[in-house]
Amino acid sequence: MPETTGGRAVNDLESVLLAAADEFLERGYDAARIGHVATAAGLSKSSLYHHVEGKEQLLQLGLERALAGLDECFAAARDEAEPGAAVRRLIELVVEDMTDRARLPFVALLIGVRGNSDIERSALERRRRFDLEFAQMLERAQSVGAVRSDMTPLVLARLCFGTINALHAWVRPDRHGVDQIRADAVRFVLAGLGHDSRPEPTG
Amino acid sequence: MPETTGGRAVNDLESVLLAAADEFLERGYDAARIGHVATAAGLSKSSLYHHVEGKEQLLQLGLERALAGLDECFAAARDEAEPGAAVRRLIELVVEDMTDRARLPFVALLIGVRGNSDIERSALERRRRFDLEFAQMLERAQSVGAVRSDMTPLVLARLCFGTINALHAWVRPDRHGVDQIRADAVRFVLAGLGHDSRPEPTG
DNA sequence: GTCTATAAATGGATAGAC
DNA sequence: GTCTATCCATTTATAGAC
Repeated sequence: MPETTGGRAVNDLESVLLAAADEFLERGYDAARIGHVATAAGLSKSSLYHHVEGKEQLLQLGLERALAGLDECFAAARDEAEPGAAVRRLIELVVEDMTDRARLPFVALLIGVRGNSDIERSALERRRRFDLEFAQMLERAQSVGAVRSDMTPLVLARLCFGTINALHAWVRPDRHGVDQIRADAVRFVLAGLGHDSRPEPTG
Repeated sequence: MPETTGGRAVNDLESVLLAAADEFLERGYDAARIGHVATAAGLSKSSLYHHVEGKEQLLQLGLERALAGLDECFAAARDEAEPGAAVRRLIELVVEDMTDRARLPFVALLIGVRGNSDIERSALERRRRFDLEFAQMLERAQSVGAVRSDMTPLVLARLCFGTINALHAWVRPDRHGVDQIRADAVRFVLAGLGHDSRPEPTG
């Protein structure tokens, strides 16, 4: 196993992981073919196995990267003092995460997880905890009147994340106009379809 | 082929299709196992092939059913005279479709399609046309001031459908409280996170 | 580390008896 | 129409030469 032989191996693993994430994004994990990943990484199928243990490891590494990105979003949002500002910042950061060329394939992989293996189930469990923490943030925001109080925080959290999670299916980060779409998505989460000119949530 | 032998065969196909839709919902089409479908339908794997041509036919039939349901939603929404009312009615109907015990597995199947085969690509094409028609409805609603005009109708359409499409991943129609979740989802699409008490779109 | 060749396993689909 | 047994294509993963 070449993980420790000087740093080159790490980059090889990295490039294979990037190729895998793109393949997973395009076809879905189950329909993805390890041979396609190898070709995309400029390797034969068997050479690929010198850098990676197998398909499942690529899934696991990809999911970990997605979850680490979400961790960072939450960490930054926790720094906000006002509950409404924390909610708004989290939404902005997760939208950014979901529409960033480098991070989208990993987050999309996480979104598509259904619990078909232990790896997937443990990723789902971590996702569930994000939902709960976001719900707590929303509850605090509700208590100061920053967001609507006519539904439970958990339902609100799932609806918000649902809107954001759906972005990966149609947003193409390399196309022009992504910044506009990001801003639109944030405003949609905050105010929906209805006529604008309503004040955004604040502390 | 037993399709015409008296009506029984049709019901056999139907029960296999229902079992398949549930299996597709739980594991995703690619990870779904035809053997599981057979067992769930109370058949051996080979008996199943007396009622169905193969896995792909189950995909095709499932996608057609989902698309037919969406067709009905649009047909009903087109009957509304006022643009804002048409938008609102479409949202209500699609949310209902997405959270109905009998229809959710089929709609979820459609949502998960990535274009990995001709069947999937043609379903995606039909979905794309729904997006466009909804965008046209939204454009009319914008022109009478019923919905926000600070983003393009197509982006707005995709954000709306995205929010609704994401419901399938966590709403369980047989659990109590689904009616409340439906109402919440509609209100969220209309007004987002922001504080409520804003008039809903009309005329 | 890379390759060709091949093993091993999975899973969709079929044969043919009852 | 249903079953057991089997086929066979596909695909993950490994062996072993260079």
